[in-house]
Amino acid sequence: MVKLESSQLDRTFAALSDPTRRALLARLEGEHAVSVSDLARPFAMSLPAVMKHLDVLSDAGLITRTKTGRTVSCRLKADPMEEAMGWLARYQRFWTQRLDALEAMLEARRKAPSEAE
Amino acid sequence: MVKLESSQLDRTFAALSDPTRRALLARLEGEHAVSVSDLARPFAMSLPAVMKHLDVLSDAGLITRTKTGRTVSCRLKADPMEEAMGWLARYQRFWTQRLDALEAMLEARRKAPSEAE
DNA sequence: TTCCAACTTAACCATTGCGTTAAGTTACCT
DNA sequence: AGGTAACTTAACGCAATGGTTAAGTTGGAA
Repeated sequence: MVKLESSQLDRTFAALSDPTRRALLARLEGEHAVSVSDLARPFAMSLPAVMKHLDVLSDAGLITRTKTGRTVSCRLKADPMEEAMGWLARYQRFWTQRLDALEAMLEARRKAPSEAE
Repeated sequence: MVKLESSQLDRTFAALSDPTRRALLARLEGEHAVSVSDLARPFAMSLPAVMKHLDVLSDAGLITRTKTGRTVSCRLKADPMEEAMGWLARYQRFWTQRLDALEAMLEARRKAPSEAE
């Protein structure tokens, strides 16, 4: 019972499920290109541990790594997130409808100061 | 080295990383309330296996289960996805420059309701 | 050429994840 | 009361995840 392949969506969501990896992505969002050591420095874990996280992010296509000399530059490649967001978008009505309803209620309340509360 | 807690975002993304669970959510998106057996029927896996997936979805707050008699009704509770989508939205500029891209995407999706995964 | 810095790889370990089968509950129907 | 349907729980197997330490490689500086 071996898992041979997992879809892009699987890998994207799985990659995003770890806070360390989300922090790495957040860092790369602000800084465009960061070396592996610089990425690892803020974390209270070993360099190999961070490397594994970077591997996961690479496999999910969320970062690219380019080696120049002995340092490796990582940069964000957010494209797979688009698919993830597209998947989520389908469910948006389940919370926006509620927000719309709330907004409408507030609006009504504002116009007709009420007996409620 | 014990994992004490995981954030809501962790649990949401982890729950979404499995195709079976995404299919379950997709089913619940269309059907509002479905019994455990009905949910399990289409899948080529045992009922306990599906139950575990439902447990994960419950823990992530993505479904609720209410027992009436001997049957358990599951229904979608998409709220946690809002946070996930909010997290992803930050990276949107990396795949498109247009500010209303999401809206366009949603519009397209609304017009062409798509296949479940 | 020698040394150190920046990774990388390997080996290991504990926990979690995802499936199984088998047995146990509980509620409805005759 | 007995049987079956609808879960639920338990016990297991195996792969993947997320961390460790230790050793290996390779490029730049002295």
